[in-house]
Amino acid sequence: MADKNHELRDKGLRLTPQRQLVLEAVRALGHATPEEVAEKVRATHPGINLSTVYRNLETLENVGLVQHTHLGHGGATYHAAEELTHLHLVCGKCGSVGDAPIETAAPFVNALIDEYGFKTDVTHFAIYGTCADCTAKS
Amino acid sequence: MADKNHELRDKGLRLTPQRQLVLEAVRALGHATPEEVAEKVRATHPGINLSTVYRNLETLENVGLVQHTHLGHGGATYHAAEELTHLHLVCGKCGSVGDAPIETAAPFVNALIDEYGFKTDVTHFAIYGTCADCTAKS
DNA sequence: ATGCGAGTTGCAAATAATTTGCAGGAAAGG
DNA sequence: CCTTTCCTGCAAATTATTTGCAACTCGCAT
Repeated sequence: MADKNHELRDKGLRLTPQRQLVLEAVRALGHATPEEVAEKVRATHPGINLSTVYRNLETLENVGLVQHTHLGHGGATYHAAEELTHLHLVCGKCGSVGDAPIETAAPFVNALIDEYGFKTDVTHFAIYGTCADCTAKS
Repeated sequence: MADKNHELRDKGLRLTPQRQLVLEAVRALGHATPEEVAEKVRATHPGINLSTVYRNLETLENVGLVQHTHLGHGGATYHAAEELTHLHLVCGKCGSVGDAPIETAAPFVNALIDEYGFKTDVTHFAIYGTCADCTAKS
């Protein structure tokens, strides 16, 4: 536990409270916009600046600890790298974000490689559609 | 040809030069950001205002003549509704946008319906990855 | 322990992208 | 031709994100 900080140090980054908090927030939230990360961080460190959150998300992404995907409109959302093992199913009606194992897309991904030589990263963008609940309601 | 304007009138929209030009631009461009549409329109109607483009894209989307998808970062890109019969393969390296028939995703889409009840609209978001060219170069 | 230098932070201002309020202008129908 | 309603242009307002810069502090080397 005492050494866990080294995951940042090992990447050549300084260990600042803000940076740790941003990383922890991303991990705790699963996926979140920069704003949401900031809000989460403020729970324990009220003074943190939004720019710092943006900068740290970028930095953490550069060293591979987090990644961003495009879930909804406008904004990107961030994930801890370890969490990127599932697809994001975004419902256009209710806005919920569901998960599905990445293997579900395997046949599709393989077809794109075979036919177009296109190597898909299915986690980077959301899969958009209508969730079961909203389908039932309509 | 003389009646083709009715495609707008029939939707309950007025037939303004700006609106026609926006629709034509979207069709001509295949897929484009609001900025790109505006640029295209300005070729024949220099005075058009960006807000007008935004508003018309929205209006045209409401009546189902165009649709938007999320191809790259930030911005949405618009397509003519008729064109939405393919997937968008966005290359993260070179930024190129390739197409693939929608059927390629059929097994994947079916799996999501069967297992999660999630009805996918595969055209709304891009499929992100690395294209054949960039794979070859690296 | 102490100090130095580079990486970081906070803050405010700058950008970029999109939206909105409003007054004048122009379609469609009578 | 006239009226009503919708649409457009323009400017200002928003929202999201980035950047310049001075102050600060982390981590290494004394």
